[in-house]
Amino acid sequence: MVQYWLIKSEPFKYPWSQLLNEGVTMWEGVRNYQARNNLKSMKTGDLCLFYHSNEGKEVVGVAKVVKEHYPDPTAEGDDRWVVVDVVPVEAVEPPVSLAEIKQDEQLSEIGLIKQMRLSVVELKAAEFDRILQISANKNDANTSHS
DNA sequence: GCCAACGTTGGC
DNA sequence: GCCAACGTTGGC
Repeated sequence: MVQYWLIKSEPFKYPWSQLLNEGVTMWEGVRNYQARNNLKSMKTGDLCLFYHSNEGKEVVGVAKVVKEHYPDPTAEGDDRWVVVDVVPVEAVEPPVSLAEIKQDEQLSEIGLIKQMRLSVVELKAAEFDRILQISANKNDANTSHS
């Protein structure tokens, strides 16, 4: 069963564009137990919305888990922390902003809002689909003006 | 830049 | 084991 997640990155630290350039990245630096536990639950093939926090505050892409958790080499001997490897799947274009997510009644229970500071959040399949649909709807609105 | 939310640390 | 102090995240 494919699971869905939302992973946050500050755009000046690791933007979506860099993931596109590099093709694959190690999702490192998580130092929160709950986020860590989510990383450990990720399976190969799980899909992640890529969210820009702070500057941006919007979902900008979809990534896929290609390697399940292994020790975080940046943790300097602290074996509590793990990473996963992800690759880009597709851009979310136009992006879906936090404001739009907050407005959407179908997303009122989303972990992103309920636990604002958690950097790796589990999503329901319906929530994942809904966010992509909001983006697609915006494309329709742009192309269908008469 | 401020501050609310919340996780972590350390004294007792 | 409680809880006050402190640090960090991230929206505004």
